[in-house]
Amino acid sequence: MIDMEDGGREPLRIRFQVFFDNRSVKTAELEIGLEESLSGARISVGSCAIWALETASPPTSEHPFPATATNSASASIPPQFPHFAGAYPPTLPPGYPPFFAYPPPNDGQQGEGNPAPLPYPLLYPPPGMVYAFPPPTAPAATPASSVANSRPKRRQVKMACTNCAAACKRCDEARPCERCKKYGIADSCVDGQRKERKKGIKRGPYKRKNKSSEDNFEYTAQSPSEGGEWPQGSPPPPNTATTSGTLHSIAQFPPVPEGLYPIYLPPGYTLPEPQPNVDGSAPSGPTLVPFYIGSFAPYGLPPGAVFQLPPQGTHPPPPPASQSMTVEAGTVSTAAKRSAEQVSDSTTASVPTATTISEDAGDENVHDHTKAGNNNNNSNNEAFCEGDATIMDLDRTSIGD
DNA sequence: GTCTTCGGACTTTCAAGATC
DNA sequence: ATCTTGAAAGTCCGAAGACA
Repeated sequence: MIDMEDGGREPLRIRFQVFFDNRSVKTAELEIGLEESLSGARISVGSCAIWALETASPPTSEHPFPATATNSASASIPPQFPHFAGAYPPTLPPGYPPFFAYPPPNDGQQGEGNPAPLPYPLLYPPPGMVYAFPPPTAPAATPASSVANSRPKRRQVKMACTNCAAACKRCDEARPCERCKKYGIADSCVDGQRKERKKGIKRGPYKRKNKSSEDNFEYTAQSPSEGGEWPQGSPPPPNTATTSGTLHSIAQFPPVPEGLYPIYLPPGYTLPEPQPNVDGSAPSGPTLVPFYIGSFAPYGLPPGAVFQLPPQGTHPPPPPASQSMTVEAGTVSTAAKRSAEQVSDSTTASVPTATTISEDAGDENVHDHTKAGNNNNNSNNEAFCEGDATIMDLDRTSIGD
């Protein structure tokens, strides 16, 4: 829910992926443009049952949601979750915590000195159930590999300085780097020389992925456990097991392309037929559940939005930064502004194709770099990590402060 | 308790192979 | 020519040991 106390008029933009029928995922973008300043107005979005998952998974296997009183509503739930034709607010499905909306990422940097922005818990679930977190995992086993997969992606500098590389410590792009400056060895803070890759190594035939499924994000009907294979860069539908009462762990989902927010339909939910555009033309792009102006801002909150903050430490990390994706009022990206200008009917949700989305999202995460066993050159590390007795671990000390 | 070392998990790079 | 794959090359987390 957005209370437009300050007369907000910046468009809200939500980009997401939709999984349905346990096999397909579509990308879409919703934009809510405001023709006029809406002082005192209240905007909400809803009426479609969707769960949005954050791109990066939470850092631990623990459930990231704070236990709140509102979660008690999850006790009684209909097995189906249709279009909220009934009373509002709806009750939550079993095990599904209250709703949170993320503030947009600031610069995508997390960690030291740059704490993750807090998500906004909504006072009650919106009609649309836009879910900014993964559903809770079943208390049953969470494999260690799943925990590892759920951690936010580590960011590395392209080239560490020779001092940091020798000490196996975090470096930064600046020269001299922060660590060298702290320890008074800025003079020797220089880039190392990257070894040239060996050439002429034969590699044998590659295993090609199913290309058609990559293009349209279609899933195979089989789950991985059944011998099927999820396409790279796209998480499998989370609710494939919910009919049996077991919630999928987010940790088992492959990464979503950066800048996209997967939205999962709840168990038993079925999508309606494609809705015609406002101008009456045939719908284009992915099939989507329609949004209605209701009471919810899933992502991007204009000035005046009023929400409670969750307790510190109870929220998962923010989504990674993306160049042109979701915006909030007051910090509208150039892309969003450009898009807003192109929308004549500013209240119309625009739904670009998956291709459009993926261009923005980039393909960084499409590659699967999480495989194990690609690190067979640790002798190399041994040579580098000889330690530097004069340099202490900046990560854990405050010497020099 | 502080500091150093370093194993190995993880990310990035880029040549080889595949496809258009 | 361009895209995709996957292993080499590299970063740096965090546990364990050394030391005061």
